[in-house]
Amino acid sequence: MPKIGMMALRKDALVNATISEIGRQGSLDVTVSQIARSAGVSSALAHHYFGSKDDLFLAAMRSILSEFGKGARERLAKSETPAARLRAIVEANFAGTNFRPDVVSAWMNFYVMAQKSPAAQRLLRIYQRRIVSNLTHALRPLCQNPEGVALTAAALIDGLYIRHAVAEAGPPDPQAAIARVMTYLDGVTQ
Amino acid sequence: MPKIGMMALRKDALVNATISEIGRQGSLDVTVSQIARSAGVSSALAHHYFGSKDDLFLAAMRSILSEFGKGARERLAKSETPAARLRAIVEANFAGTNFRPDVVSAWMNFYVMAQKSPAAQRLLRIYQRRIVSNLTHALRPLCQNPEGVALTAAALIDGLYIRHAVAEAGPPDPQAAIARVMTYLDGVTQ
Amino acid sequence: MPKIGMMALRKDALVNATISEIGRQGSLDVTVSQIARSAGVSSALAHHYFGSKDDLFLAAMRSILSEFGKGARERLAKSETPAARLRAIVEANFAGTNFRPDVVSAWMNFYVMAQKSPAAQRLLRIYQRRIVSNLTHALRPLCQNPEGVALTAAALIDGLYIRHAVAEAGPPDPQAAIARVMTYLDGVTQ
Amino acid sequence: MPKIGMMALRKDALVNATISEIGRQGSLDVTVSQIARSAGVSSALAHHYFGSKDDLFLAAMRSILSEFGKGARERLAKSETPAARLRAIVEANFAGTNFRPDVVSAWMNFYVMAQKSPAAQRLLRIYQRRIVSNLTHALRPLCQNPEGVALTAAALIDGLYIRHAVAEAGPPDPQAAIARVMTYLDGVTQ
DNA sequence: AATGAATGAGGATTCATTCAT
DNA sequence: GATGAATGAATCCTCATTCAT
Repeated sequence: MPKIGMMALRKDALVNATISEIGRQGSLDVTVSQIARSAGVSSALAHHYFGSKDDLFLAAMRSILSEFGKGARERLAKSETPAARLRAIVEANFAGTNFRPDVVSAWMNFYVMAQKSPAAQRLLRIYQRRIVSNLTHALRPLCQNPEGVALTAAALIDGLYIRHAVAEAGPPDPQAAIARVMTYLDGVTQ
Repeated sequence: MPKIGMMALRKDALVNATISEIGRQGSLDVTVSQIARSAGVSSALAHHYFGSKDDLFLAAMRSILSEFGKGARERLAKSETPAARLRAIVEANFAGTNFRPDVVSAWMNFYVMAQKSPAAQRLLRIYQRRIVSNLTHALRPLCQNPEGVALTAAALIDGLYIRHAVAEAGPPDPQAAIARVMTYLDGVTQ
Repeated sequence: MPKIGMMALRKDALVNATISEIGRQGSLDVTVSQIARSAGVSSALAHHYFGSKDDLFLAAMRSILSEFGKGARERLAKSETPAARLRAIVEANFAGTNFRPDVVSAWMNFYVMAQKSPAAQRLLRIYQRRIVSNLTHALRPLCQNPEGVALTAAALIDGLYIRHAVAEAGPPDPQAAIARVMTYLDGVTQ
Repeated sequence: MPKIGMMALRKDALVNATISEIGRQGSLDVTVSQIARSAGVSSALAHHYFGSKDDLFLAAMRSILSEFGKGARERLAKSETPAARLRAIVEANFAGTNFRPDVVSAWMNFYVMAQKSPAAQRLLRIYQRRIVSNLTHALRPLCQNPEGVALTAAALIDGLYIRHAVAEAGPPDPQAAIARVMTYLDGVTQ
């Protein structure tokens, strides 16, 4: 099986397995062995490629974040008016894999991880700042207090995530979440 | 001085130690020994009183929830108009010990715990339902869509908590959080 | 079985087991489990009492060193003439448990350990300095160049140890070793 | 430029890397990967050439021993009187690469290895016997008890090695070591 | 009531070794 | 000949939990 180029494949598989295992189990207390097994490799290989469990977790965070960033950029590129840009940002938060139950769950766990791990905290703050800054920028032509509205909207989005993570079962409903945020924004913009 | 009552004292000390240790460390990965040491007792006693680590965690959750509930009831009792009741509920979320950094951190961790532990999930849902129902009730005379506004406000509150938990340092600012929620509510009520 | 005062007993048993296991196996590559089993306890207990494998090793070194020191002090206390003191120091090196095969073997391994572990190195240097200083002191009235002779004698003693550690089997012969060192010393003292 | 000979080159590089890595780290706990990296090849190649880690270690021992033997033979060939032969043997022990810190350190570690590995023990005993036999031969015309003096001198040499291995830093001083042994020998020969 | 003593189970990590290419 | 890929086996260490006193 040894084949050049295996590394990128394995790393991807391990990162995805990490997200899905954390999500499935709803906790960071997943073992490297579980993750490795789910990726179809040995736990030793996970260490070989990532060095440590923490590094694997960070790689998983980066993957979620970059996935989100990519979606957001694509959506923004297609939007021409400020209002469209605003909606694009909101939609990006709940679209694609972002609102998949296991991803949301992993995401919540990374929030907790950030309280201990400086590296994780740094990643999270970059994401937080970017989303607020994107929102502020889009809101500037649309309301008096763009920063305040952006911060409220960002908190609202995070709150919907967390509520979703402990929701009373039922399938994820991205449309409802998007509608709730847009309703708020419609109320405070012209 | 009856020896009776010692048990209640010890249990309280252990529950408080649990919250503060989880908060201080920012993670559920605290050991029973740490908690017990912080409470000045042996880890064996913690098991003697609570049976298991999970049960101790649940007791800590209940303590936070009941503290919050007590504060909310007191505030509601003193409020006479719907608008005052609304503000009372919002303020209760950020007042007293509720917004103390270690309590917020512990709280966030319990959210994560709820993804694994059905008992924790149950507790959390009760709290979530109660707050939405309180808000809805207060909002009924004040706006067209009380349920929707209540759900949005509740999510906003949770989002402010989570953002606070990974905030860029700085002391907690309950007034700012309250103001942010009230600004939203002021915009959607008459 | 839990009984107060167990700790000292267990620590002693573990330290002795450490020495004998290292000696038996002739290598520092003994597992904590092996040592613990040989001491009749669980490996967890070894960590409970000593913190880490390295600390257990250091405790074993200290034990050998203090055993040696005690024997040397006793012998010196009974000696009245310089010549008697000289012989006492030499004899102390090969008497008691010091020349037991497993102890010698452990001792050699600690020499190697000292190349990596600063703490072990410190212990060893203290021993080395003390023995040279004792020898020098005893030699002062007996020869022209006490320091030089002391250093040579100390090296000779170490050399006999190391040769003994890889000896062609056969029982340890402390008398022969003592005689060899004394023959050297007799030749350079009046 | 024949490709033939590549193997010998690689094997030499690996053997030297083994010695220098063991010496640098002061412990047999070097990994095959470290050694291979230091030799600029893959760890798989080390196994390909030597079969196992132990075999690589043995090859490194043999290399040190043969290096020493070569130096000793050259020195002996140039010596004409018994006294000169005696000095030649002593000097051989501390000359050339033999007293280089990493080689001494590796050497000490091989002494320890000999306590476990029969093959290593065999190598060491051959060396020990040869040095004693060389010394005895040179001493025969010079003193009454050549065997005894040879054994003492050999032990003294080993002791100087071991003391050097844990010396208080400072550069190796072969001249001082040679002088110390010669001083002893001068005292017991005519 | 309270604890020191003790452990079984489990997890991260390391590493020699193998193998297909 | 040479290596990247991969792993099984081991080892240190942690921790919740139990129990005799």
